[in-house]
Amino acid sequence: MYPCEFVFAGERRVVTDIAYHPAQVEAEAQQYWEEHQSFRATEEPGRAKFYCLSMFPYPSGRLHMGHVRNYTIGDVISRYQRMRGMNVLQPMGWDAFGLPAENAAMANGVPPAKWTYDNIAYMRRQLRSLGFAIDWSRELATCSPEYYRWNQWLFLAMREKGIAYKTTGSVNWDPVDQTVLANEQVIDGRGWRTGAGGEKREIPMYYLRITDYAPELLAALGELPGWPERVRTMQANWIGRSEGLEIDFPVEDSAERLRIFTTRPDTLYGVTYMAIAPEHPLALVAARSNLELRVFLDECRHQGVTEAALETAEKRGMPTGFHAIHPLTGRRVPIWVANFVLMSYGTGAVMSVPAHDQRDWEFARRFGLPIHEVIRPRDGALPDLDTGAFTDYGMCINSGPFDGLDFAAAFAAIATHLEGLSAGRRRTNWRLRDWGISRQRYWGCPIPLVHCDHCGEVPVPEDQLPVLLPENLLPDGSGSPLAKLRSFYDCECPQCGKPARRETDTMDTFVDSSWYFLRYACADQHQRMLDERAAYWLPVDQYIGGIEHAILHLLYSRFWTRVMRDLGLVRLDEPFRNLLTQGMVLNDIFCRRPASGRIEYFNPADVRVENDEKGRRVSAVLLGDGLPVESVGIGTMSKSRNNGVDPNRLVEEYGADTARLFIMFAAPPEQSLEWSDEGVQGAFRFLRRLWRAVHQHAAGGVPGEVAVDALDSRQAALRRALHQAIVKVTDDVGRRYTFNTAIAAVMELLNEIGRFEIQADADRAVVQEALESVVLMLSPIVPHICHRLWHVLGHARAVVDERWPEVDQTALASDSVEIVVQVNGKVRGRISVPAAAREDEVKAAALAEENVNRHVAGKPVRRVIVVPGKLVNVVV
RNA sequence: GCCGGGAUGGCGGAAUUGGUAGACGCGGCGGACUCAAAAUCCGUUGGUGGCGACACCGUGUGGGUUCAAGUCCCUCUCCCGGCACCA
Repeated sequence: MYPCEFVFAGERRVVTDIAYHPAQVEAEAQQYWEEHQSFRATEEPGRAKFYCLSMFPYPSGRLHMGHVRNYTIGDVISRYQRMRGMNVLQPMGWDAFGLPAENAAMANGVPPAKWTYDNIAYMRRQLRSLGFAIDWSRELATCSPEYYRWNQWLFLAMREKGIAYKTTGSVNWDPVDQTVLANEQVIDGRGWRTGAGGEKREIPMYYLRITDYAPELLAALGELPGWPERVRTMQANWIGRSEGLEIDFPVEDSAERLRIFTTRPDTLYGVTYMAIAPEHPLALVAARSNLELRVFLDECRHQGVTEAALETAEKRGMPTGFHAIHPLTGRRVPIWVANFVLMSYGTGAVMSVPAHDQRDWEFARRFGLPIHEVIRPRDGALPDLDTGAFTDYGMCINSGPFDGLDFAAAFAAIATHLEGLSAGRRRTNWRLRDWGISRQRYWGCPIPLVHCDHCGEVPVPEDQLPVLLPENLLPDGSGSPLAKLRSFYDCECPQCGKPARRETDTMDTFVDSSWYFLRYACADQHQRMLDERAAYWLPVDQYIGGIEHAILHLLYSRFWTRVMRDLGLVRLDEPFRNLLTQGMVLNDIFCRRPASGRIEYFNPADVRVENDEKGRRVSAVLLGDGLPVESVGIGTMSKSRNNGVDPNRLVEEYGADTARLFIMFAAPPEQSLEWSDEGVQGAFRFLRRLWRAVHQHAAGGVPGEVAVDALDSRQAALRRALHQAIVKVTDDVGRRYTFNTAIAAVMELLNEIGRFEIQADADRAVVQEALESVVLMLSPIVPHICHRLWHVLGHARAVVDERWPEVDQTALASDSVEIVVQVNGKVRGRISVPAAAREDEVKAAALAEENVNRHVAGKPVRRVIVVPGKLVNVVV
């Protein structure tokens, strides 16, 4: 063993046992950060700030590996930026309202509040054990009245401005959770959380006018270069802008006009029928005197959005008996009800052009409606309309005065013409719908309204906010307990003082998460929602979270920020400057399929994998009974497949640093990460090697400064390797966020240091510099071990307060460079030439190389390409 | 169907602007230490041939551009993600 003397917390210590004990090392470092409040962020006007935010967790009970990955990425970025001298804020909080708390309450008989706060306490301990550089003084939970009172306050401000409004509409109803879902929360016709097949219901509820912001939300996507292309595309598709014409078709024998929306006005002369939604007013009128139609409309209503209906996608329809008059040709076309027309998009009615729209074509075929060709391809080809519609842009034919025009010209000409007749107008349509926020749930933020028989709906006055949510209720699964709690809903009207009824709906929990990142700036501000500190910290410089929030949370937050801007609360358009979407954490899946009975899954930790002599996996056996199990691929860690890894066990067995190192090393952050116990052991081995290398070196005492002007070639080479590594790691961590390659570069450097033979004192000085840089560069990733090793290297100051290493440009310079020589593009040799060699000198040296010479073998040299400092290619 | 991303050793992955394919790690193989095992250390590890120097093949498929292609262009196959009667 190597006794080792080092300075720790200001005093000299001698250590003889240099085994790496992570538990002890980590407790020591965490205690230091705690005592020194190392991560307390304070506003320093004039000093550059860096706000690094990871998506806050739902307090579900315990952390999973996805959390650990998310927060480790954020922590590495935070700690790096801090070492670059930035004033860093990294806060943490809890997305604490939501349905799992109510479900747990029913299952265990514990009120949601207690369940939630217990979970928060447990998960906070877990986060602390991982050593994240979080400013805990700013911690917030969305279920605390101090937080949600501002939801209520802002809701009333929005209501005042007309941004929040109430209406009765057809909504998506989740029968399992017994609540309304926003459009964004329905996935494949099912509730995003329960997976239950939804149905439509007519319910009065509050909406936020996100559609008013659609143009801005779409346009600004172009000004978010720090967001992944993928997320911007998903949001753009979701907002769904389309430009077209609104056209009025007179209805025969009626004063009514049928208004439709089309993006293909160039096909207007090809209209052979009209199609309207089953909920369209004209359909309802027609149904009054038509029993068959009434039955059909009823069927359509119940078809709903079930999976079966979506899969068959059967085109069904029925004539209304009404006819429309074509505004340009005067032709009479039938009006049909069709199940594929959506009342919620455009005007709930479409003009049907079966020759040039595949869906119209299928419908026309099915019901024997005429197909009238009005578009031909420019190249003169004749599309076969018996096999399908021709849907590309082309040239107008059979279109009267518009014949020969292409799409753009026909669009413009027809628009102008119809505008002249007051029969149509240009219009932009959006797929985005307003955001319905009312939920018939208990564990959420109460909507601060009172219903009075005399005054109508009355907002709760500001001095009576917040409307407190009772915390001790136990839901029973049949609707909201608030609606059954007299002491909650019985109240006085704030206006007339007479008995009134309090609103019992709560807000969608996505409201809570739409502005929490603003509140971190001033979580202790009790007089206002935000104060001037928000202007210092915002926008978030780096946001990190799962891709599953690409639409919901990120779109709502962008909207909410703009609303607050328009209400004068922030000077900010976009809340998140850079966005990193981390990949999923995957693991092996092992199971047995008994001939009868259900599949049994086994945790990979309990399975031993056997390899053949080439290292290929051949079989897997259960450690418990030694019998084989089936390997059925890899998938996300989940309870149902029993392939999760418990962060607690990992920290106990290897320490937080090993967990952090493995997670950052196994894959780049945006990619999915495959768990590997061997990989975790590899990370642990590396830390042990690092520990030993530093202690062995430090046992010789602290050497003097490196004499930069008196280095021999070996010393210069190690120093060059060191500073090349600093260049690479700085770029990888600071710009590219490829932490895996940064770690690889440090590993390579440590290998090089290990090979470096210590002969003289000057050698030890170079090694000291190299090890110091290694510890500094690794400290954002494995902060605990680096905290100790920095002291071992002779420093009294804590590594957390040190600066990132600087590159010494002179160390990078080299007298000679290695050049690859190719013959006809194939590598045939390597030569070493002086760095300052001229091109013709390099060329000559290349041609003189033995193996190169052999391949040229007297053939005429046609060309020689020289890439300075890299490569010579001889073409023969 | 539309949009986006991807396919590289036994495995995770690297190759950043067209310039040495396989960095780093895992696994495997061989060896040292040990009574033995674990741990640790050293060597080796894309395939084929050769004692070797070396040669040939090799980044999903087929073609193209180039002195030079994992990287650029076209074709096809497969995988992952999102959207989907949006008029």
